[in-house]
Amino acid sequence: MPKPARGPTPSLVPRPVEISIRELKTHCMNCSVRELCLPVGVDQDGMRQLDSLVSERMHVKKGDAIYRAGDPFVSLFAIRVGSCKSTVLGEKGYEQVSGYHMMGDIVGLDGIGSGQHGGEAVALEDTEVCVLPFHRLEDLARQVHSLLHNMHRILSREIGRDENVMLMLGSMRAEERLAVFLLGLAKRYRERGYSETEFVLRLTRADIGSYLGLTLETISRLLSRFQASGLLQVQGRVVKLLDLTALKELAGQRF
Amino acid sequence: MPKPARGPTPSLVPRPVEISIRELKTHCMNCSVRELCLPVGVDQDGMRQLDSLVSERMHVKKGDAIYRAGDPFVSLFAIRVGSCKSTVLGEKGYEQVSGYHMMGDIVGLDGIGSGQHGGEAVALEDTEVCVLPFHRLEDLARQVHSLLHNMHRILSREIGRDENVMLMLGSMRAEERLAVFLLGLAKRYRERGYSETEFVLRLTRADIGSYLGLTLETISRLLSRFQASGLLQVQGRVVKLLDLTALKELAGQRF
DNA sequence: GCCGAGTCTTGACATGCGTCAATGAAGACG
DNA sequence: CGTCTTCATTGACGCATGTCAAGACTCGGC
Repeated sequence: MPKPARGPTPSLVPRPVEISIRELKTHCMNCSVRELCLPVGVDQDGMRQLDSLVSERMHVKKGDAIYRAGDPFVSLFAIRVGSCKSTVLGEKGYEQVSGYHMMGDIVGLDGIGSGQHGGEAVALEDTEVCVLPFHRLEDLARQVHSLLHNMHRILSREIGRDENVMLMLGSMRAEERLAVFLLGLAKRYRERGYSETEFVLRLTRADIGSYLGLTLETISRLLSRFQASGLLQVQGRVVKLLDLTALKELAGQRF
Repeated sequence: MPKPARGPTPSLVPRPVEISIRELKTHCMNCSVRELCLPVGVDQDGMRQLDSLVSERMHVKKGDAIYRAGDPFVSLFAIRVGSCKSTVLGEKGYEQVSGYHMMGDIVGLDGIGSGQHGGEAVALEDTEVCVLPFHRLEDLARQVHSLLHNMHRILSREIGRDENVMLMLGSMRAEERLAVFLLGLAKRYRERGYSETEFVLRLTRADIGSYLGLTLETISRLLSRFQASGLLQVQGRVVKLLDLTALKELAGQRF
């Protein structure tokens, strides 16, 4: 599964002198997304142990899969830099985008129960993920209280998110869905310290459509219409939200 | 698995003398759904501890809520007998049925992450649930290996289920959705030892419609049409599936 | 055993979004 | 720098499903 690590794996126990930037960067303790990822609230000692469990960091090229449907479930993956989409597969040939994930998100959660991945995760740009062997993570979590708690929070929040998507797919009309989607992106970019009004859509129109249960043509038309009514500005994949209030209105005050 | 025992449940460990029927029945070890619930694979000792943690068993009347939107999250609930529906709430007044749960299912999972319930669970018939205080459950799970594993399996499977619903809502047409829904019910009844071809829909047409992202009229029409083409027989809420093969065909070989 | 509220069925009609198609813009790659 | 492929836009049209409405059935409660 994982690609072989490129360079020498950084040592886990802090070494006396010389610590390379690379070493610093590849530890949870120094990771820029630690506040959004597994280590939230975990103490230094726990974090060190967590670090020692991250045996490997994978570099995934744009378009490559982090895991594929049917792969045996071994590890979870934490996104360090980059982003990916996850998909579910139905047996009739259906395939649907089930999520868009960015820095700090954990992917692969669907595999725990069944022992194999039910869909795939594909990098949308060059991406780096931490590989978290699940068994060892579970073991560690039994000792580190806060880590177990975080695992449960992450699993449960995924359920909550999925249920909101269900609500969207089941009850909302096309323009509401798109508004919710855009505001959701905005919020997540804000949480990560980026502009909430100006960002790049890493998903194609087709992917967005798939995620929202619509066609790519509908997405395209809606974006044009939103632009025409001054809600936003769109140029290819670059979006600038101009009227958050109106968007929220459309989305049903959801944000 | 066994139909709800009428008479006294046969004890598993032959005990010396007098144990009341009620006592026997209200222990995980003797529960008719233990193979579908939290205790799967948990050893006797673990199960005893699990039992001692179930401080309370709630009797919920038809139409009453097990928990409501906004309730602080304290416990999970395991359904012992009966069934319920769960709903998600959107802020624009949207409400959608997000699940149908029967014996052995655990409900309330959405609350773990946020600390409060995002929707409600309403009993569809007189129902009995085991109350599982989550903090104590987490504590116990840290000691009982298999229990932690089950918790994770249950959480992950919920994610998988939700993703399949997303797939359904996003990609399938009305008749496919209904076929998938009916076959899903059939499978779950079979797993619980009931007939997979003949059962009672505990959900109203409106609830089914809400769950499937359709209107109650569409559900009604589809059921009539399925009946007309000999796929099933329907009389109010009693359904008899006549042609599983054809239904599976419709559902895309999903079962 | 009857009444009333909730549930279900069926029809007629409206419409939002999908489908098909043609063209244009933008990245990727040598 | 140009060519190829993927991605995006826009229009015309049709259909699946929603909406509205009227009436029938069912079941719990008195």
